[in-house]
Amino acid sequence: MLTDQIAKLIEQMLEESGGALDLQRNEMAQSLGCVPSQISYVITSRFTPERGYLIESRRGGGGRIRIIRKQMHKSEYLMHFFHAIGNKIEEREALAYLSNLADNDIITPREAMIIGNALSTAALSPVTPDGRSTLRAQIFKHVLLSLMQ
Amino acid sequence: MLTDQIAKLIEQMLEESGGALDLQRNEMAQSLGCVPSQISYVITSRFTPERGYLIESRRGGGGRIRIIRKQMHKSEYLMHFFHAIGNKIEEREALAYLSNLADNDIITPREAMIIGNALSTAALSPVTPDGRSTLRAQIFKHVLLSLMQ
DNA sequence: CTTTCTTTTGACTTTGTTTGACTTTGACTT
DNA sequence: AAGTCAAAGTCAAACAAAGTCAAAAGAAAG
Repeated sequence: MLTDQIAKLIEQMLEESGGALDLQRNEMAQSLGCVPSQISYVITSRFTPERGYLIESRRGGGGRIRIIRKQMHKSEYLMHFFHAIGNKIEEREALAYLSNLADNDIITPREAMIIGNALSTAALSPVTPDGRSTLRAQIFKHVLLSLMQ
Repeated sequence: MLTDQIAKLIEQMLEESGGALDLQRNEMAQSLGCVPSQISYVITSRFTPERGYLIESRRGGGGRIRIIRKQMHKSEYLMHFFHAIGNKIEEREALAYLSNLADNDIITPREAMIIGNALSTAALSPVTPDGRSTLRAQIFKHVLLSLMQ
């Protein structure tokens, strides 16, 4: 059944993206050889709030549909980053992670900015360059943990 | 999407300029390879008063568009804490400051939580107890600065 | 084999974006 | 002061998505 295929595909994409993804309805419909409203149907019938999903969308040129797996799974997404950090991280990389988190609505842009500043080389300047990336990783991980609850 | 690119660019410029910037519509349009009215569109659809922006402009030769991020009166308040911190601060004291900031709606409770975790002894554990309070003060001040703009 | 529920399809609507022609305004020349 | 030119403003048309809804088709249940 088409619906199941599409649902499976979306779930897989959610898995890969760690719980939040953007898709384009027309594009997806085309690549699956179905009518666009089929995608809408799958989303409204399977990815409902009751099942723990959150849908946002925007129409018009360059529109998109954003699917976010909520609650339990939000922490999965954070955990993904938690592991990716390792025990050292550079400022640039940390900033990239933060904008990813903000893009996926796990944190607000302002929160990303705050955390980015807390992790900045300037803020951590009292520490030797060597210890800095370790410290940055440590702080970052603590912040992510605090966001998981 | 073009609109998003332009909005992002303007936000970035605002960030760099500290909340107020002048731009030239034609010039910007040219450098982005779009039509000038596209810039107008972005400004009227995204940088509205409701979202906290103020627009002024002038036509004619050497014209410009000025975008100002309405800034609240909060920077004085932040500055107060900035000075209060000094160059060392203990965790307990930092948490008190944070709840004060949250109570006065300068930051959200969640932001207070995030910052509190970034400043926690646990997060700063790689540093010796002595250096820790200095580092904590440093990070805290950087975060406050980032909130002032 | 009929009724009911789910899926599939497509026509139509709504929202958001892009473009360009035309208008208004301001600064600078003459 | 009048004229010219280089901006920005306005507005509507064309375009590009996603949303809605109902009818047709298919599956499942009885």
